[in-house]
Amino acid sequence: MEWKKLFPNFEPELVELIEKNAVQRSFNAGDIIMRTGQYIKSTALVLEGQIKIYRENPDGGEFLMYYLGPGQACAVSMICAIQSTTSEIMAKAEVDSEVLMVPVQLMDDMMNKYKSWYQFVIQTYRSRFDELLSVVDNIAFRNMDERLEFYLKRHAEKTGKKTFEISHQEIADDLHSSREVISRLLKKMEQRNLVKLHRNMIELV
Amino acid sequence: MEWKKLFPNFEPELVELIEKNAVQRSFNAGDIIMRTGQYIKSTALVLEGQIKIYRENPDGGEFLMYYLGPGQACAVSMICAIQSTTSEIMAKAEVDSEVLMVPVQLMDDMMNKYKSWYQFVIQTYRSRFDELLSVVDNIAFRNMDERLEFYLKRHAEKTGKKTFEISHQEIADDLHSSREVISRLLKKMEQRNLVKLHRNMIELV
DNA sequence: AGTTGCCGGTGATATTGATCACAATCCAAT
DNA sequence: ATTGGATTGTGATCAATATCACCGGCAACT
Repeated sequence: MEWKKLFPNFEPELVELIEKNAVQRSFNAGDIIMRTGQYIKSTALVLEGQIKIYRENPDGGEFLMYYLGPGQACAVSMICAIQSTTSEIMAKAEVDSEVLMVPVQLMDDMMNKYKSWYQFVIQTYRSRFDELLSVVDNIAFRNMDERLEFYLKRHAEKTGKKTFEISHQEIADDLHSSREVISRLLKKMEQRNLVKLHRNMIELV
Repeated sequence: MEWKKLFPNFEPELVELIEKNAVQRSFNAGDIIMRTGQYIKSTALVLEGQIKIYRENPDGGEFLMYYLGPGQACAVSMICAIQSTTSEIMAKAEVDSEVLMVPVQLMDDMMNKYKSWYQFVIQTYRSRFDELLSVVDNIAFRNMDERLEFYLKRHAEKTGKKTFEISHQEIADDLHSSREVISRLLKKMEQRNLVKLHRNMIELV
């Protein structure tokens, strides 16, 4: 697996350090990669697949914040890692995925020695922060119909596919809404010719 | 002004660099310190007062995300600064405030040379990220009554005061709600003996 | 073929919050 | 003292969403 191509700016020395110490792990679609409250022992670099990052409600329910794709990393685990605390988020594999787990003990050292790593961390922070701001926009200012459209469009962008194999219930869970609401809104979108609905599958047009 | 005491970990050299290049600015209560879309030319270190950080809705309305107090800094301006872009947020002085403006040109250099600065940036990122996560919690999972209680408690924590000079309209704006809703919820809180209401002033009990 | 468990559709109702309309009160400026 | 603006209270209504109840369809397993 030529993972270096996903992180083209890493210096050879850094690449070597990571190769010596990191472990590659495979996850199946639906696997939980990290749980809320879990102690963080490595920073995850995504090599293949898609990871969904959720915020969980203590009294049940979850809320999808953003995706991580190949070449991206979990900002939360970098931040927490450096300060050795536990996870504030939950990460779930959306499809079969490959992830490189870098032990947190290396973080400080990598940060100090490798400019490319420091820049990668900064860039990761910035991207995730921006995405969080856009999440705030959506739930603070938008109604469910707009949020649903955003959700579907984002998914299409992330996967590059126009079909989406998912049940209405799962969408409702991701958006912290209810199945009936999502079904009705999807039906309206179908009437506006934005989607075609099938069993367990939505087709964007 | 002994600003160094607010940032006790900064090395003497770093302190000197900042003193040579930064400009201290005063803002009056209500002043806008940074607007959405504005080009960022300095990173703000808060010396005195309280700054409110908002997300703005293009079609009108704003949403309070968090506060910055003495010893804190604007994460967004650090992130944007390094990548030379424009502001995604709006910052408003809640009370008369003093702010140290550090030119963004120095960021890269400070980051590379001074471990204390690098640690400060990391810590700032982490704190703001956590606060954003808690913002997401509130709007995704909580009703307005709980959000209002959180809002009042947080304000009491930040200022250390049990009285809060503010109109219902301003609270509604901060929470992106409407005045009537806030008035009614406050009245309910008064009946539960959580607050006492006065004109332009709320007293926590 | 029958059972069982998701999946989606639909009507009815409840709740939350937004909006509108209007009154009462307080305060500051003239 | 009077006016005008901001502040607060309150009822009525509306819109968005959640919840409940129920049904029919589809697919997998036996």
